[in-house]
Amino acid sequence: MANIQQVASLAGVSVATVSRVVNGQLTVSPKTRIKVEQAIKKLNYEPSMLGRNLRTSESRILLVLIPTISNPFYLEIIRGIEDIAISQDYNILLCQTDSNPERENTYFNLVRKKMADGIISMDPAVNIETLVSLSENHAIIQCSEYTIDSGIPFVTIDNEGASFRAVKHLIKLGHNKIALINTDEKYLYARQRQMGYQKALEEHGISINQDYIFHTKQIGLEYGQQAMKKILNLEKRPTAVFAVSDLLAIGALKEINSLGLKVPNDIALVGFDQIDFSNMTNPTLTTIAQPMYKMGTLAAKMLINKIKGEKVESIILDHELVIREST
Amino acid sequence: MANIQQVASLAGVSVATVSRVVNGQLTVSPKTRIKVEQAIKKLNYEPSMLGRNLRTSESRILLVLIPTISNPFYLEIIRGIEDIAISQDYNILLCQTDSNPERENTYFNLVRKKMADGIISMDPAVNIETLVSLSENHAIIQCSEYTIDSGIPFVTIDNEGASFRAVKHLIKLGHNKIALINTDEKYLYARQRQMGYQKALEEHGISINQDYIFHTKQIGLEYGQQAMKKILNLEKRPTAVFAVSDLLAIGALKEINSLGLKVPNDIALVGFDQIDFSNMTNPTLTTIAQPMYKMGTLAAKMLINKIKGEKVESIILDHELVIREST
DNA sequence: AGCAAAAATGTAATCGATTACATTTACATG
DNA sequence: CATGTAAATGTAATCGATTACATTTTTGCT
Repeated sequence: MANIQQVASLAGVSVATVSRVVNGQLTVSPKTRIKVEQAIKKLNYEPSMLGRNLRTSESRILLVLIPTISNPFYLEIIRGIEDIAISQDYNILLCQTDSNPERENTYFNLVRKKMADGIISMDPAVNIETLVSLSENHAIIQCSEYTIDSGIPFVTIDNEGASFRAVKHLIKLGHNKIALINTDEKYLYARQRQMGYQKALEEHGISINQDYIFHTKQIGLEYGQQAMKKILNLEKRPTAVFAVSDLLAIGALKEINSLGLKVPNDIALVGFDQIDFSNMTNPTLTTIAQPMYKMGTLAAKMLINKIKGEKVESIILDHELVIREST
Repeated sequence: MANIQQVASLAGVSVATVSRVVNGQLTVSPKTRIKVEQAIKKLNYEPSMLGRNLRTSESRILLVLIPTISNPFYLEIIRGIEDIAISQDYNILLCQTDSNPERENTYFNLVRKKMADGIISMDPAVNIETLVSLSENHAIIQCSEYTIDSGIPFVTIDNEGASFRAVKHLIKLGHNKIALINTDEKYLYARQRQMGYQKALEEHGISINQDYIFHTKQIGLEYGQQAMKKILNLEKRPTAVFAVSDLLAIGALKEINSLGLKVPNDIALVGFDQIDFSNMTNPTLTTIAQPMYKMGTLAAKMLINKIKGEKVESIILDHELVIREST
């Protein structure tokens, strides 16, 4: 592995000139440029990012914090982040925290130790105090899950509005016994989606039955299944279920199907996120679509601007209700 | 952000001593150790990996090349890689090539430019010539998809044997019109799985019908659906289908279901990979289970050993046939 | 040709750590 | 108390680039 010195001496120029050629600066005469390029080719020289990174005090790496990669909701967001990152010569370090504070801290350390230039956090379970204090010295953006008045810019959707719309859709179909499969209320999105659910019911004069509201520990197929099991055991069985995630809804659907009940005739079902699989179930799932790819690109752009020291505004994106066979 | 010099001068020692304290070397007297630790705390010092990385000529980053993150098959493998990597102070850069050679080259450049210490390639579509030539100067492991006689160590399963077993299972159930949904034969795993399919048929005196063999461009739900559409239009409709990926099988199942046919009575179905969703479908999917997590941990260990300059042997892991409702 | 301005190139400091080697300090022993 | 050895600490080179500033070369013009 050749270094810049060797290229310089082979080409008979100084390291500064080699550096200029490598970085495409125009103040190099065509003759020397060619000499240098030949030397580079001959030595198979590749500039080391290690040297450059130390000198420029940047790592060109972005941290992306997600709870788990196994929720397909994140896939398109990540794709969006990645496309922008690569186009601007950044790379992304995908970090699954698995709601493990220790693991989270390992990742935070990367930014403290300058191994990463900034963070996009999508983890609802993130330690927000640490995140805020990190944000004093480092570029940080929240994506999807956010924190009000934290000073950390975010990009998200109107969770309450989306949820309101989903439940209203069920009400319009004639349902008034509507269950909610929610996650832990310590997460903002969970509270917001529950608020949307409640507002929709209230607006139509349906009283809120606490027995119809279920909380899962996490998002996952099996959690949806378990929650549905409980719902089906209720005395006054609901005729519709709104799950705050497609994964929960698909788990719920599994449970309904395996008991021989029919969706939507016996029970209607609405999910959230429009993951690919939501269109493969039998029946296909009515769900809320979020502009995931766009969310990712925006988050990445915001982060890169923040790294550059620019001011960054938070963004709330539109959502859409996708009506399919399950309602 | 303090650096090591500032810590040294505040503690009244040399940078060497600070470095020793930071790296936990034992040749520092308790008194000075305490002085240094106090200075570190007071200045909120975090050692910069940029400096260290340049000095030690390593990035402590491992590249993980996958075709796309949207196949859940990779999830557990990645988890395995990640766990080992983190335990050894490495981080992983997850790279989706999307079968895009340009993107792939961007990632290869990271290792050329010393931004990454090694590569675990799981991409069947990887440019193997480039990979082999890179492997002369860099640590590389192939995982799942591999290349015979390339000199690149790999960890994988016996694809032909697994496929053989899956098809034999169908034959034992009485099927003799068995279709195969395969991917492009340019991939080794595709050829191996097809070979297993053919051998199983031959062993039972069932002649191979080329009309029953379908090739999809990629792995994906919609590709499985399309292939199944063709299968259902065959004159002599098969009574069983073996898909070389659960994603393909789930897509196929969707198509079967939406035509009102019943699995397994009208058509039996076997997948490959045992992804989580394969247990959520109606009916649940018979499939081949690979030890994905283990595969990931092994790949990571092999790569790290390779980086250290040790000799590394390839590994072939066991698989399992998981019989569920679809057969 | 002579000269000022512009263009090209070079010199050397710098980023922040690690570490071989040199030097100093502490301690035990006769 | 002198001395040898071990322990602790310091000095300074080094990793491989970038870049401000200095210097040299080229260009254009009279």
